Amino acid sequence: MAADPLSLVFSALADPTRRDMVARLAVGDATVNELAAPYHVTVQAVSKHLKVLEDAGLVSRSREAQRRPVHLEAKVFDLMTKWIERYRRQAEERYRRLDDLLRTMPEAIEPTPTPKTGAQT
Amino acid sequence: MAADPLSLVFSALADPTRRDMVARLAVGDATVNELAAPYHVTVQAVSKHLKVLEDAGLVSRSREAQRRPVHLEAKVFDLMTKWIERYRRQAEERYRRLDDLLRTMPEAIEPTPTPKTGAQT
DNA sequence: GTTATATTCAACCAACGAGTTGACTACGGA
DNA sequence: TCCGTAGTCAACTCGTTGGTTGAATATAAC
Repeated sequence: MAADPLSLVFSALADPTRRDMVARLAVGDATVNELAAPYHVTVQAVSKHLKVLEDAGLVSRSREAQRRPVHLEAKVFDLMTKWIERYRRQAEERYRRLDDLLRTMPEAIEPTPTPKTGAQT
Repeated sequence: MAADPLSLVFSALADPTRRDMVARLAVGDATVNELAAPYHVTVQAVSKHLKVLEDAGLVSRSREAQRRPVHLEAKVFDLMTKWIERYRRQAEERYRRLDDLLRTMPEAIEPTPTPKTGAQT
């Protein structure tokens, strides 16, 4: 436990059941029992899933009599999108640069004598 | 194995080492040995990580003599961002609607007699 | 043909994750 | 006060995962 935030969010959403719960919670807050209803698993299993989502910061739980309404925290999504966008943009930019390079010097496609260093340009 | 694409991508990126490799590959293609260099793990372990990334569609591997240059496939990121954006937008919209509701009828904050159905309104 | 390099495959192990059952706590209501 | 409902905690099982070592494959270099 106590992994980095990004790992927590990614692995929390790696489970289809948990993604499903997030989808359900996007519609509106729900109790543990309500969340458990659609699935064939026990309420304890759902409780565990919610703990994972909570540890990842994706949901919060308040207290309302004996119920614990679960609320989706959309902010954490930003963490992921930022990470993803960063590397996607980087990869796309690199692709564009490679494209430019190939356009200006077409002989670069020929087998280079020093492929050991990779394609860092 | 053979899980849904979204689960594969999310769980592939749930590992910090693999995210690190993606970051490295965003800079440029690399061989397995090059990718293994910064880490204290064996090259076999890195090979396994690459298989996970490949199964998720995040990287592709070509053949170049005895080397297998690894290339980042940025397209798959879209799958994730689409999923994330969908529910983030949904949650934000719900929040806005709830905000409107509370503005128009402030007595809605009072304990309602039917909290069982949640806040789907 | 043999050797060195790059990578993967196979078998194994420890740790983890998702599920279970059973016992427990916390309320609200009769 | 006792019962029913909502939820969590603890202990256990079982499959998966990340790591290892050792052998195998593919190719280049000698």
